[in-house]
Amino acid sequence: MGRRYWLMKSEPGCFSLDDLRTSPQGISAWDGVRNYQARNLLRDDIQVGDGVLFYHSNISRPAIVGLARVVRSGYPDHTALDPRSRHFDPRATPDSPIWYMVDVAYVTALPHPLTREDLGRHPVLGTMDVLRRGNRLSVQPVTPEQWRTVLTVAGLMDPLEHFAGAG
DNA sequence: GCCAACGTTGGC
DNA sequence: GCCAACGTTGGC
Repeated sequence: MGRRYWLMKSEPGCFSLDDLRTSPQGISAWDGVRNYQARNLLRDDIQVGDGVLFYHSNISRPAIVGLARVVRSGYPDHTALDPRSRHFDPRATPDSPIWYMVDVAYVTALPHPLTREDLGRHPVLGTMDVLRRGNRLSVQPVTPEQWRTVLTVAGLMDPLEHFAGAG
C-alpha cells in the first residue's frame, strides 16, 4: 500500500500547528484520541510517511492550516494510563491499552489557510468528510486527489508541473 | 453562547 | 438488544 493521506483536527487552543512546529524536532505524539473509529485508524491504517492535513477546529474560522507527516505508526497512548492526564481512562492497562496514537512531524504552514468556505466552493474539496455536518471524527481519510488539490490551491505545488516533460 | 449531531452509558 | 439520557464536539 502506498502513501495515504489524512486530515487531523485539533482545537488550536489545545494543540495548534504552531505548537507542533515548536515541538522538539517538530515532532509530537497525536495523543488523546478517545473515539473507537479514530482509534482504529491510528492503530491499524496510518503508516510512516503518510501525509496529514492539519485542521484547526472550534474557532471562528475553522481551516486547514498546514501539513504534517507521520513519523511513527500506531502505538499505545500512554496518557490513558496516567491518572493525572486529562485523557486518563481507568479501563486502560499496559496489556490492554485501548487507545493508540501516532507521531507526526511538522512540514509547513499553508501560505493561506483553507477555510471551510474555501473548501466548500471547490469541486474537489467540497466533498471532503470534514465538511459533512455533524462529523466529529478527529482523524479522517483524505483522497490522493484531495491532497493534491489542497497543495495546488494553497500554492504549494506549481500546477504547470503536471505538464513537465510534455513538450 | 446556542444548539444540532453524535457517541457512550446504563436501566430495563 | 433497545433506547432515553447524558456529555462532548464543533459550526455558527
